[in-house]
Amino acid sequence: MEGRAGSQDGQIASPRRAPSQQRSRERVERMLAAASVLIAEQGSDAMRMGEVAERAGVSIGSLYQFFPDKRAIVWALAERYTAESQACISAALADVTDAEGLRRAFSELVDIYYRLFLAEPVMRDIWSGTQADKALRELELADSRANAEFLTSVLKRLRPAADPAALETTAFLVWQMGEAAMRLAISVGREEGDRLVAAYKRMALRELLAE
Amino acid sequence: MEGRAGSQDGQIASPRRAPSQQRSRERVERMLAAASVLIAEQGSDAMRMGEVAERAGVSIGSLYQFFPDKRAIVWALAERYTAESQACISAALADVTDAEGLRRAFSELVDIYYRLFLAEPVMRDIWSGTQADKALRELELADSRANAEFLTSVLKRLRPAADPAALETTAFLVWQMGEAAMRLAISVGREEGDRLVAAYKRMALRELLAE
DNA sequence: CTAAAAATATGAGTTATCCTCACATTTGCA
DNA sequence: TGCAAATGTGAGGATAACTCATATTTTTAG
Repeated sequence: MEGRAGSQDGQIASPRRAPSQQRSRERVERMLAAASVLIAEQGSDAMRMGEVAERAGVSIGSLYQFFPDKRAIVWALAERYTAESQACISAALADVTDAEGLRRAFSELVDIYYRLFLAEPVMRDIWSGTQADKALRELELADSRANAEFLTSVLKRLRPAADPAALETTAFLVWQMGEAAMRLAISVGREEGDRLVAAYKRMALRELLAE
Repeated sequence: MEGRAGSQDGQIASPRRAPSQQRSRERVERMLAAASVLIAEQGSDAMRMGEVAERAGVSIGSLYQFFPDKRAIVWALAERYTAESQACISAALADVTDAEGLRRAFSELVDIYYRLFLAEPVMRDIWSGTQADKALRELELADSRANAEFLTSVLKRLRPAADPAALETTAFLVWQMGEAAMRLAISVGREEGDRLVAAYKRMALRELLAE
């Protein structure tokens, strides 16, 4: 699908060159901001590198000075979202000590995530396209594992007698199911989406609090 | 990402012209077979229209005689898989009358699906890329709804007192979670994948047989 | 059987887009 | 001040999807 020889291998695509001067750091910010706007408007697939450059007020060459390819831009934005959300999740689950606390915290977390997905077209687009891009898929997987770990530690606290490996699997699965439920919920109508999210919440909590 | 102006609108992309003669029907089959091989080898994204034509022994022009664009080829293959699997699912759930029967049938269904995903690189690739392509996403959604309906009718039989709308939501969600679980399971190692599928099975059955 | 019409086949050429690269400019620093 | 490193530029190379004018085969009508 690329114009050039396909760099299909899904490498992490680190910046070709890290911006070290003030000037270039500002320009990179402008590039990301421009990409963000364009993704929100038309989706990352329809985003054109030329447009990103134009909107950021830089040349195409500058774009490629800091991003090895188009996917790297999307990846950079995705990484920011994950970093932000991980902090939020960690905080929400940190001081859960009993079943009722988990129920409350988890329920709230799901709501926050759902609202975020509904409100942020960029996030929505990126995580929708996740499956097509290997690097993004891996980022999401790593993010999901990290988030699941917060859940795991809560579960270990609540059910010290249970098999830790089983709890890890449960937490990871529940978390991934949550992300899938979000994607589903935003791709159907608002009303059905709400119902699906509510159903997921019940299902997940039933599993997390089982036994 | 396309070479040409992006036809991003996700229309259903029906054949530009349905093959009406024996000759052309055979050629279309060859095109699909060639595409199937190439997708299995390198993924649908890396599949080149020129290669498909060459491998099928037809010209590029002929390819576009019957498929309006590249996505239409993938879509045609996807449609076949869904038609096949729907028949299988319908049969497996048709004569479930009690909880134990549902447990058995559902468990077997999940195993079959999982094996299918593991064994069929084409299916794997297509459903992985599903999120990126609107037409495919819609096909999968429709397929999922249809399959969920089989589950719904079983649930209505088993729990006649329950709210039908709630059962529908549950069935749809459980089914979609299943597809997500499969995608997850095949993207991690075999061992972890097995554990995740088993965990999903438990979680889904707990939900389906609740109350 | 024949001729017109419809369906099918072809592939060189058009177009759109990603990305490179040789060269220009600015900044940090001894 | 002068040199090296970092940064900036945009015309052009490369690729792959898709078109279209034209040729061939099959079907159909008289």
